[in-house]
Amino acid sequence: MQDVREVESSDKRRPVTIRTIAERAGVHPSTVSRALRRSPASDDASERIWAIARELGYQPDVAAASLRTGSTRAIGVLVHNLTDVVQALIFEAIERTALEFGYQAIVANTYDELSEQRRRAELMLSRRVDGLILADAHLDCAYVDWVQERGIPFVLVSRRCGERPAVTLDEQLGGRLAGAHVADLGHTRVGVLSGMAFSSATSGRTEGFVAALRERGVDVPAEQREPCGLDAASGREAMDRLLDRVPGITAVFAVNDFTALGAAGALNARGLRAGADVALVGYNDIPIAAATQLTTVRSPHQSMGSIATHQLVDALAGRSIQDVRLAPELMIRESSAGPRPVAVQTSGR
Amino acid sequence: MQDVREVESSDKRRPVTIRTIAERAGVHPSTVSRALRRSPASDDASERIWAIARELGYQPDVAAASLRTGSTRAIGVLVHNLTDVVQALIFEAIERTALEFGYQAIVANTYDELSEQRRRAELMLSRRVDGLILADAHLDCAYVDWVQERGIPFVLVSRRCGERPAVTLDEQLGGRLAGAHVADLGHTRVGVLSGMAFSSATSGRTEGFVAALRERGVDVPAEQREPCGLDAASGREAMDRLLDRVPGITAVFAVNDFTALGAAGALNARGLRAGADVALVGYNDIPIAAATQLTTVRSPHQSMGSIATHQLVDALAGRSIQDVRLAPELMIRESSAGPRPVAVQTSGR
DNA sequence: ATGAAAGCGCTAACAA
DNA sequence: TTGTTAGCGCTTTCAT
Repeated sequence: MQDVREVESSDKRRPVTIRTIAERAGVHPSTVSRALRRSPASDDASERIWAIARELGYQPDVAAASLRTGSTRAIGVLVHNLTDVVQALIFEAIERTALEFGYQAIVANTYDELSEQRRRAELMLSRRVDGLILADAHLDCAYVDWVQERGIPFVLVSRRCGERPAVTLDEQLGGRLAGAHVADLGHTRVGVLSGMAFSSATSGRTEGFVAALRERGVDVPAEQREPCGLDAASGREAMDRLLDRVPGITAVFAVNDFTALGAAGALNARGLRAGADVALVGYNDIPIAAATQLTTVRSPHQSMGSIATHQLVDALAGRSIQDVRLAPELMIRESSAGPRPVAVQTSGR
Repeated sequence: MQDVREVESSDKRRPVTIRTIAERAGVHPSTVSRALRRSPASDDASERIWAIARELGYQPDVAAASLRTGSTRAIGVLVHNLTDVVQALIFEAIERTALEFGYQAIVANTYDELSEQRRRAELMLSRRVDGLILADAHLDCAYVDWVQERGIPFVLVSRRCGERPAVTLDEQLGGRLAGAHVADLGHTRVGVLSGMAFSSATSGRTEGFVAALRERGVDVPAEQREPCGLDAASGREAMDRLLDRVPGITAVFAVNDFTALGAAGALNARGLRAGADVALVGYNDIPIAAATQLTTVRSPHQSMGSIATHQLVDALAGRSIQDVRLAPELMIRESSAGPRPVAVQTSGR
């Protein structure tokens, strides 16, 4: 087995700096600096400098530069958890868009815990990121207020907080699409796996869903709503609790696809099938939703990440931030395509 | 709508540095520096300095410190894609473990493309990370060799490359577990969704699977193996190609759970059910595998990430790197619990 | 256009 | 223990 460090010692250890190049080129370091920040070949002098830089494998030290310029060209991204593919998709778009503008995105998981949110935000500040994108805001604004007091430019994405501008989905609309669909199928005994009260995203979906049903004459009382986390295990447990408490539910809206798949597992364990026995609707249209034939609400996560990044870049340039709500779209699949519930409604009302 | 930048100007704009504290405390900056890197209250003098630092909300500038010390206390992590929950889990463990050692993990997606791998590695070098963890190595060592030439300490995780030490699963064993299971069920016409030839992980799984079957008298010819990507859509397409080419397959091993779920979707579309009609085995035991009753090979991803980080910390301390292969475990669920294939074997051979 | 010189925030060698 | 001094790699005035 080879030691990865052996190469290190075989190299010339002196890292190549701007001064190395200057000596080789017989010019002053400041000349090199100037030449290197123009495009590769403006005149013949700088062309020589670029050639030497390439030859020596010069890597500019962005930390040193930022010490001088005051800008690290880095932005911090705080997400609740990258194992949630939705957050990963948002980060992916942020990373790509940031790179287009010459920024590097640095991400951290906060697990939706205030202590971690602060800790990781402070680490970002220590790294002197130019700005922050928060994808893990809570409706209770303690965390976001705290960040704002630090005076660093930031953008909210995916979840909102108070009246601040943010880049999110129109969650109310998404919930309404799901609610209207379930009502159209004729269901009257409907359950909701409602997510977490601190998240504007999941609570907005629940509100929209319940409102759409109410407008169509179907009530979803509190006992038919069950809070849950955002993963499959949590969805399964929540579904079990709901079915134990309220027998005879014929349709379920889970505010998250993972939760919905976990719920499908709970149904299976009781000999019920999503689609055939219980209509099941998820939210997000994650990649496996199509494979598992899950009806869900498609959401443009990548666009959200991209737009949020543009907004932050704008903010860094001194422009102000706009509020954006993107429209979701209902994807009807087999999980809600089963037969009508036993007691069919005679009309939509 | 509020402008996020307004707070910035209401603050005192002078960022608080070590010198601000020194002036306030009436001591020399270097005294502050020394006091601050000891624990909060060694003596009464440093206690005063700590108090002032807290009061002023002092955030050390790690970039400035690293310029002096030569260590950024940051490590770079290159993954192929964080939307793959396996990579996200590995990163999560890396991030957590790195933090325990006082390092910040900076991650980047490379999409398994050499150009991106180089580009992102170079960005990491520009940020002067102390070391690199590569979770996206290819068997063709072009990329890893290139990194090694840069002389930066690095560790391979999840995928290996040549004879270099790495922290991986025992993929051959994992494949064998799946192969033995399928053979025990009596299947003789078996398909493999075999992943990507450039990945030691997926190719190792395929090899182990095929070897285990061969030892039990079942041949899996090349035409019964279909390469695929690592997501559900790719799994579905690959399964379709395989079923079109080789009718009558009674069992399928997909080297990745997402691929397996995509394959299940393809089966459904043809009126076949995983478990009842075709035995299906995946790999990784991602969270939704349990919910969807997918038989799979459980792999300790978090341990891998944690161990890899320890190894890198070791390497940074000048110690050499060990090769580690972690053992996976077969999780039998309903997707492979269906009836025996039509033509039942009279014996295991 | 290029060179000289200063300085970003911090740490470390040395001196007192 | 504390102050002094120098310098990490880079950019940016200012002068030439």
